[in-house]
Amino acid sequence: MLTQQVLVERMREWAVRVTPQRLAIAEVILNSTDHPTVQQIYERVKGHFPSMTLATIYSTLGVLQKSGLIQELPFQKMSRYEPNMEPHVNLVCIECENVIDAEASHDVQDVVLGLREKIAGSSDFEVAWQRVDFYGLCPRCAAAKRRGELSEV
Amino acid sequence: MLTQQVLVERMREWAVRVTPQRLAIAEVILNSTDHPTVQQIYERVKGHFPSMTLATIYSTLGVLQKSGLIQELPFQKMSRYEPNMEPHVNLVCIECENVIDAEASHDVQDVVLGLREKIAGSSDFEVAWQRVDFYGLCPRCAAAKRRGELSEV
DNA sequence: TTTACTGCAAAGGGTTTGCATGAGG
DNA sequence: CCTCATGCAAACCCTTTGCAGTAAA
Repeated sequence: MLTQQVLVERMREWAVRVTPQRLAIAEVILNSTDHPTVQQIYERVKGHFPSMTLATIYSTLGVLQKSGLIQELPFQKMSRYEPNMEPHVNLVCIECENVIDAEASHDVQDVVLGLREKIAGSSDFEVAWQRVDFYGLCPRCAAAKRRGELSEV
Repeated sequence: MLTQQVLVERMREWAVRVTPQRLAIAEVILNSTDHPTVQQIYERVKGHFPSMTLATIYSTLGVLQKSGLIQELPFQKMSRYEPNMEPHVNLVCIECENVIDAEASHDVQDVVLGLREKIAGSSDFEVAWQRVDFYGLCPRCAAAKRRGELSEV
């Protein structure tokens, strides 16, 4: 969780203006753990800025992404936004479509970093960031499926 | 690279009809290594089926995905399609937007599989498949950037 | 013969863009 | 003050859907 001060500094580095709207949007994302969609961000900010439109959200998301503060995660229907720039694993439930970070162990982080170094060592590809998604059933949906409550695919 | 016979068997398992169009589309993807977009698949098939439309491509892609033969990789602008269902790493160039598989070493595959087991062991999440993307500059674009040919971002 | 696929056209919807107004530096 | 951001509306374009004709089994 980033303080507002750090936020302002990072935005100033990119020569972008620090507006109340941008701060509100940034705080919503950076304090989230559910990888919100644009719509969800919109709903969470609307309380403070009733006149804000999606165009402002999209614009701000672009700024935050270029600043390296967040990562866009495109999915089939729409994008979600990831505030956790550390190497980690996302668990994507293919049933309820929730997305959470896998239990943050240093192990996992080290493994992903190790993968990066392995790739860097065996090719000339310069890795800047990564996205690791595991798709499957969350505990809740897996249990429901066992009980036959879900459509069998 | 899958033989046509295996392809037919897999499709029959899903009780879908094996049409010449589907076979052509499947062969294009399964023999590709550049993670083609729908447009690229369309262009590569059009020679054999001039009357084919994108609707048929999309329909077939859905069938192949449900059959577990390919994986859709959503990106910001559009999706690409991945014929390699083994655990591996995709290298995504943020400059030229090419996507290639990282050098296929058993090491990398084992590491990704190890990650899966680690996640499975520490949570009740049932992993079905995964997507591992490393974003950065491919050797060609990295060199161009060093020569100052690319816009400094 | 029956069922499902192809091809065509139109609709859908997340995201982007253009522009006038308004606010940050 | 000047430049850039916001908000509104319209455009964009990838993708999905509906339907009539056609081909697989």
